[in-house]
Amino acid sequence: MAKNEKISSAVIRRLPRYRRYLGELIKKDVARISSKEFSEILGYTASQIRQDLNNFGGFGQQGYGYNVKELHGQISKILGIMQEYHLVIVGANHMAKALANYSYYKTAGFIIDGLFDINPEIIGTEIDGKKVLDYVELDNFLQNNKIDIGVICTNKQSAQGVAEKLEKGGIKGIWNIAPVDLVVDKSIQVENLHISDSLHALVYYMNHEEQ
Amino acid sequence: MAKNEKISSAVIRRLPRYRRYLGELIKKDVARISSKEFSEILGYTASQIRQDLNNFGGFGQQGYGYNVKELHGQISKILGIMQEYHLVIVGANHMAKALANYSYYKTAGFIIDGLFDINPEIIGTEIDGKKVLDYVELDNFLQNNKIDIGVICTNKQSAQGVAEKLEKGGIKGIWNIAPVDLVVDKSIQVENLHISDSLHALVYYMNHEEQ
DNA sequence: AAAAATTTGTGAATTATTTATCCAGTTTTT
DNA sequence: AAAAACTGGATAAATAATTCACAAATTTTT
Repeated sequence: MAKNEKISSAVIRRLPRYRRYLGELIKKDVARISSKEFSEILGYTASQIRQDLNNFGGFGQQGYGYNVKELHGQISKILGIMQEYHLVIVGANHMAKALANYSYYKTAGFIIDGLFDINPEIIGTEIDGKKVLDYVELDNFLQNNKIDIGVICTNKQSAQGVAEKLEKGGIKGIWNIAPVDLVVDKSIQVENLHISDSLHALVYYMNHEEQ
Repeated sequence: MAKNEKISSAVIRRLPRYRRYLGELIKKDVARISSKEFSEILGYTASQIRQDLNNFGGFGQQGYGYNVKELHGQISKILGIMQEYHLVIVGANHMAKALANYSYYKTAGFIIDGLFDINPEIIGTEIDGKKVLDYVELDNFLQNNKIDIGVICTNKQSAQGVAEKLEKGGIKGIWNIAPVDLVVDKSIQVENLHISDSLHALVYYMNHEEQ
């Protein structure tokens, strides 16, 4: 990373989108792209794209634009998705199945090492070829395996307890799908995927479509 | 709504969170709350909460604070979740199952009227007690039923085509779970739930935890 | 009943984000 | 090989979002 200032969250949330489009361009064998062309695809201003990227260094070249493959790689590096991450999923419900089976992860370095549930009828069943383990074994599992990310797919009542267990187990990040906000040490990153919040925002905009 | 200016998206995205916490307070029989107390729970500033709410009207009272139940109702009204919404889900995979079975919706006025898939092995199976229909019947279904929201759970290759079909069918909003950005008429609201973008943001923050 | 303590709503100040401008390299055209 | 066209990076300007500060209204305490 070129500069040491804190990058705003708005910028960070655009990076995955940039990367996604660059991936599509690679598939289409597009070798280079200018901020202007890219802005037309993405619907941002060219200036914003240049500003965003310049937070991390000058990846482009005057008169040429950006090399698509290189920029894709640079953004991957910035985000930190050039390496593997080991995950556990707690709560082996439909959402867990959706996440575990999501083909994307299999190609992208996210490895689900363990699935846990508390329900005896679910423990022992298989999800994506992996046996669901008893939640009581989670502590042990975290001690014996190097896990980076814990995914919380439980109901809201159980989520905070699971978060605390994951925290004790030495996890670095929590991906929280449960519809609550978790309280954990600030050294642990929590990313919420609040499904109903998203639906509520949709409904708001449907009712106020003049924008 | 008190004022007629466009409300910023940052405000709108905080409303569901406010509402969620107010719901919890109602359960705990808390009758009133000040912006200061609320700010301590939520981690926003009291001023921001007051500013946000004041975009829609003065729901509080000096010296008292906000009536929890009333504010919950007001936010529900602002978001537009006092009424029922009819949904179809396209792509009857695990994610569709996760969404369809998510107990929250059953209590909150979101009614799934139809599930569609293109795969003959999936057509006819049941999800949450509803038969999955053949995707070729979608046009007809949309003509004969008043559907508000289309949920796209397909892979990214199919998503745009589905969006166009939903658009023709007269849908008002699209909840897009596929990892692409859709192009539809601007009268149709699209809310993206980009799962991998969320995971990528998590990974970024795990690698830059000094924030 | 008066005084003290709360607490909102709002305008102003501050901070953050986005957009515009322009200079200096590159590439493309002639 | 020179001229023209293009384009990123950096800085400045404009816009937007957040926080501050305080009068006015209400509740609580004395």
